[in-house]
Amino acid sequence: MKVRTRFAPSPTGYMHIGNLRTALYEYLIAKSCGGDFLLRIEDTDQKRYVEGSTDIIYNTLKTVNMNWDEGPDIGGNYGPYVQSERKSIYKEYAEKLVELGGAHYCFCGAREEESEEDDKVPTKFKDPCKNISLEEAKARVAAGEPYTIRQTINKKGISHFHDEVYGDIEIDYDELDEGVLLKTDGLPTYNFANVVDDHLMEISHVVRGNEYISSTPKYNLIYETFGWTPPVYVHVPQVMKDAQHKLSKRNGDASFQDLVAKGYLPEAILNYIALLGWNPGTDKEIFSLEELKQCFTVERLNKSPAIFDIVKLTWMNGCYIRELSAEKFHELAMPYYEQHLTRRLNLQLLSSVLQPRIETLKDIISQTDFFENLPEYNLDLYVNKKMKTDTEVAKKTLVLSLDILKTVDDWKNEVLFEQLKNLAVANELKNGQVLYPLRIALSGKETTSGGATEIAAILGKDETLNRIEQALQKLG
RNA sequence: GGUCCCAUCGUCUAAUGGUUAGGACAUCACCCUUUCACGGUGGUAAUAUGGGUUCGAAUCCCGUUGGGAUCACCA
Repeated sequence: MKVRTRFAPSPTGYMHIGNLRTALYEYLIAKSCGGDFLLRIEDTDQKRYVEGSTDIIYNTLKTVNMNWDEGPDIGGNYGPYVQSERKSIYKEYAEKLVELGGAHYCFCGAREEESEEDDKVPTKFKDPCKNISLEEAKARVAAGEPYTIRQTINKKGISHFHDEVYGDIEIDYDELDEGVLLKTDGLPTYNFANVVDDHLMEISHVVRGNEYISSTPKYNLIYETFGWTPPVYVHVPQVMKDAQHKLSKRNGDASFQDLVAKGYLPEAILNYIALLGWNPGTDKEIFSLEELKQCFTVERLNKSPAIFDIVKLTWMNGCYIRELSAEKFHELAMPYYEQHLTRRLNLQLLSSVLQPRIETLKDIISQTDFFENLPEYNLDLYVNKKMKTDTEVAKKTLVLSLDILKTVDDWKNEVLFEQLKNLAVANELKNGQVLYPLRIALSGKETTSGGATEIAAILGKDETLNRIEQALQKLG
């Protein structure tokens, strides 16, 4: 049987990191063995629908290169791939399930939300409509009475199923809730739609969050009643924000697009989340999507929840930035330069200075601010014990540096560095006594990306001389 | 509350009865050095807990504790 997996998000606004990880695992399961990966939009709750969501889903999958073989936009042999367009299919199967005894018509109104205050524990819903005869129910439906179709669970005993990650799970049929399968509006709930669609679309492996473990026996019951074969189940643990809370939109936690906006590279994000709950069994940590396809196996999926660690993602992003070609890095940095820097600078050199030092593209902003405007700084900055400088030394060496720099025409880092090193030697000074004060004069900051001569080279001759003169004035 | 699930350094994890419990991030120290960063070297740091089983347990079993999930006309 061909391996077919699906990513089935609801279009509710944005791409959650946990969802993206689920999609990745689905993609890898299919692609590691030449199977199909498809995209299905689960929009059966029209109340939660958010305009533009499907584009976010498409764009996210495209930017991380997870291409789907079938989907709403490209079609396929199992369409339509949007659940709201499959309404008649669900109705047909729901009615069939009623005939088979796996469901019944229900005329109870929607259950009222229990107020949080009275701490009554949730109890299983006992549906009185279960006892209405099929004939009577059909008559009421024909008469136009609003109805839902609910799952009927008469089975007793223990249900068993196997999960690829959690192993064998046993749940008592008594625990199962006779949930609504087809809503009053004629649309199915997830509980029904996923079963019908996964079967009709010949999905072989269902990957989803482990919060579905407890309802899986209900789905199996539906498969059983229809005489269908259930898929292979792969329940994956949650991605957590901390030990108590899972990552959620409600807490304003990072989504894929938020992370990209914060300067993280899509490849790095994907690499990081692949390792949240899965490991290759080796020490290798940097994986391209292609490499993941080669070595991914469900056996190495983890059972326990994983906390999303932005610090480690940041490190990994730094690795990806350093691996970029100089050209590519410059291209990615350019929008940040354009937005934050107006001064004429040697941007190529700036990129080469920045690339090994930053961890997210957004770091560019804080690392380059002093180029635009020399910040106010305290003269204490010139005092550095290790460099053996203080304001007196600074005054002296800046004068010397200014003189020599005025004569330099070939304004390149190597040339500047050579000149100033020679100057230090000629005056029996340590390199640091010349270079440290110069860097302070040019940047006004205690630490900077790049050394004094690199900064000078980036700034250009005019502004460099200008800032040295300003510094000398400041030093009196 | 019922039911189900989970439990190794702060974090992500490796070790499928025998390891000085390994790696990575973070952190600390040192080296490199034109500040910072990169890079390099080294250090601190974990089997939640109590019982079994076994020659031997992080690993298997039971209890305890802690955490999570679920019990919607949401997915």
